[in-house]
Amino acid sequence: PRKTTEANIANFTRQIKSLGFSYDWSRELATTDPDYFKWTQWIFLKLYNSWFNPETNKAESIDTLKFPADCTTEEKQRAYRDSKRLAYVSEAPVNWCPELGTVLANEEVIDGKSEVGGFPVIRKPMLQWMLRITAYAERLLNDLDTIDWTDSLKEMQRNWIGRSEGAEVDFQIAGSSFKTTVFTTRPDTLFGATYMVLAPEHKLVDQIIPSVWPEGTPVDWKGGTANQRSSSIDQSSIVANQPSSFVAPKDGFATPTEAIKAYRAFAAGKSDLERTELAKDKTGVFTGAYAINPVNGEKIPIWIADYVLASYGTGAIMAVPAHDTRDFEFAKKFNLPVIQVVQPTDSKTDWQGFTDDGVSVNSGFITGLSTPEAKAKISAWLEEQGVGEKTINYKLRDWLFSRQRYWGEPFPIIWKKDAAGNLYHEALPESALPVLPPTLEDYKPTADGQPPLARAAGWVNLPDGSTRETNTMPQWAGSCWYYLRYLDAKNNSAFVGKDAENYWMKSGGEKPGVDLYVGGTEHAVLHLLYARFWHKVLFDLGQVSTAEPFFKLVNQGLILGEDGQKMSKSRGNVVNPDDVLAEFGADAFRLYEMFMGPLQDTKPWNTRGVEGVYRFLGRVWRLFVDEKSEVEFEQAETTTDASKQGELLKLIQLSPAIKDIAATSAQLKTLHTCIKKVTEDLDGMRFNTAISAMMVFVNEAMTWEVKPVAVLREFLQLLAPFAPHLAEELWSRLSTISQQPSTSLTYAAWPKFDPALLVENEIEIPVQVNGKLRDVIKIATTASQAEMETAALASEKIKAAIAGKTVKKVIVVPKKMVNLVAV
RNA sequence: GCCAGCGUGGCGAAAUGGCAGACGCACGGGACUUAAAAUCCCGGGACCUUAAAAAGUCGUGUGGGUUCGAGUCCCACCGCUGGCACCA
Repeated sequence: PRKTTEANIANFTRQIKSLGFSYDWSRELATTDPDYFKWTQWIFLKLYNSWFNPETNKAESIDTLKFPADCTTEEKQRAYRDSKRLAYVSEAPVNWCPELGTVLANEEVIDGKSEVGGFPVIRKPMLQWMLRITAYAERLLNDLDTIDWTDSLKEMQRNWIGRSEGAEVDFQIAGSSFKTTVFTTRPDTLFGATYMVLAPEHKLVDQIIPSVWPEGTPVDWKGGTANQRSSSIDQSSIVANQPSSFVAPKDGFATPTEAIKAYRAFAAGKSDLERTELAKDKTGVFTGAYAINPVNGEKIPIWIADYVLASYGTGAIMAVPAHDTRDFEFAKKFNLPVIQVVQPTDSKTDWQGFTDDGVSVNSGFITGLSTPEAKAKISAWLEEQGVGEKTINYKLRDWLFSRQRYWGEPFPIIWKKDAAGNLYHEALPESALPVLPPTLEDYKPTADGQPPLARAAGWVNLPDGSTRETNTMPQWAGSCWYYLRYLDAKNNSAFVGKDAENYWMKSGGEKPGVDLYVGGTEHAVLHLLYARFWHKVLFDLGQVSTAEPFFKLVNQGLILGEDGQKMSKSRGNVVNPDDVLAEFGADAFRLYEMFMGPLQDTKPWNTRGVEGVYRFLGRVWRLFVDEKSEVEFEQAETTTDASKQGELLKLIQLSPAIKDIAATSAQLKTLHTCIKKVTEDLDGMRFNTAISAMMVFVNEAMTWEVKPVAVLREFLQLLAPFAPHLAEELWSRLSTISQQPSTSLTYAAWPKFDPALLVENEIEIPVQVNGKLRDVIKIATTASQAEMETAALASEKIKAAIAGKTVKKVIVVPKKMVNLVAV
């Protein structure tokens, strides 16, 4: 992997340099370099040694965490700390991708497939490292308002974080001491809850089964006993309506316990992909238990169904089929009662499946209230009664941070055994950094998820009997903070020096952070979310001085293949920059990419378009160079004899039309119009229109018999950011004529435009009759409104257009237009 | 299904509510050339009329609205792109 990476870096570096980009190479870094990832590991230690204090809403050192009274033993205290750390270990079902041989973060799974490669992902319980990004959900959401990103990108992050306000409501389980809590965004519909659904994995299922169906009392599933059976539940339909992959016995299950077991197995075995595909078809089984609705004491049946997710809210819901689409589908399928509790304000709308706000009905003390009022009143009531409270839920999950890869930063963590023989983890000291990976012959992933590093026994086992963590960090770790390292790339004593950090990150004043970050939207909920999270932790710990890493972010559009499709090897529509450069040169390549259209737009590549800008660069060349001497140039281009080539190139003469004389006012106007446009367009990153302005200038300048050198010099400065090679070459040639020093164009100050030179004496303005263009008249710029009106009425065409009509009204926009309203 | 964004010539695209199509590509005609390439000049939304033009009509996804005036603002719909998706 190191060899491949180094070869790739060399190739990219060569390509970037061949394009003539002005990077500061003294700040170059590689996330794979131990001098760099030492600090990645160092930041991990910061995360490991911190906890999120909900009272201060900030990360703090783990040392500030106070132990609860019952944490008396060392083991208990360690376990308590470990449960609060920002980096923690969790044994839970994770996204396992067999093809890649590694686990993946939620953000890396798209439609049940891996983001890289598109391979199937399944759920598998594994011991993995997690980062507590959920603690930052609120700040990650709120601080989006402080940064200058596109709305669509902010919206993607908002959706991913997925904040929703609602209430938690406690339900007592009938005939037992158990209770469970559901989360709902619609507490106002509580009176319409006709059943409850638990996620198949829900803990309560294990508790209520033995309580409702005591061991050793087999019950006929289809019959049940009177108090366990709901007349509204058609047991036979339960069996009949299961999907084919959930095989139920023909006569139903002998006991509900069996049915529940079978259903849980069925739900657990589904891959993410299957879950998505089967999403339309509701499945579930009745547990036999009932819950008591706290608002009216009604007994409602408890079901388990996989449309309720264990990982969101409380893993349990109150189902209100009348006003929730999913509950409605489920209730229809299993013949569960549907009770209306919300009346649409629009009388034409059917209340069945109505999920919007309306007015509460059949709802006791909240009947007649509008939905927001009803929510507020019932929430207050629930809190008063001690059976519920307002809460906020987020869709965001903690970040699965470990991978089963050889090529990743090793965790600075070792495992030890306590007195009872239980394993626990411990951080290595900062002095142990960087933790280097061992050299391995076989670094490939394993089929069972065992990390490749586990093969290096000599590396894993330490003399004191402890063992090293063998998982590695994901590729995001290194990219989470690289922008900070750019500020101080060679610092050996800190991840970034305080002064450097302050100087660069605060240089924007009111716009703190990276001034401008250009990148694709594919990182919306990956890199851009992770980096914000790390940055906020570093901010809380006093390591950086801004709350956000990237102040302004611009998404460049994707360049599609010539066929309008995404470039891909399989389609054979990939454009290799090396080929374009070989044929047209770096300047044409750069110019074309900027000329294609707005930076943010997705647009197809068109080689003909490259030829177009190449031709433009040719025109620029001929604007400066004597056309007769071009013969020499062509010969020089084709000759292979280097010394002869040099001689021929020397013969190329500047155009005799270029003279060191004062420019006419028309020439200055042409130049300054161009300076204004290019300057403003560069600021707004409208490169396409800036280039078109330069084309207009060149088209005009080509017609000049005498070309003042000062005008051409300034034009070259405008061209330089776009086509630096050609601009610099012509700039140095011009120095033979003008008295200006021949220093590099790079150091010349950007030209300023003079508004006084752009003033027009006479302008053409359109004259409309009833909004339709009828004539264009020339008029002095200083003309008054009355003069404009008079001039418009004097036009023969206008006279003809209003003949036989009465002019009712005249609209005059100074320096813009005249419109006559005539009837 | 939900959220966001976008619909302008044959194509990439311009256009603070004020001359729609700048600039470029493709195309047509001409000059130069023995010829071609390169280069230079001219033309160019559609329709109607014409030998040619002028003039005229229509035209920014569709239908409505606001306005003296709409590609631009508002409402509804259609289509495309991106994102999310059983998140209670």
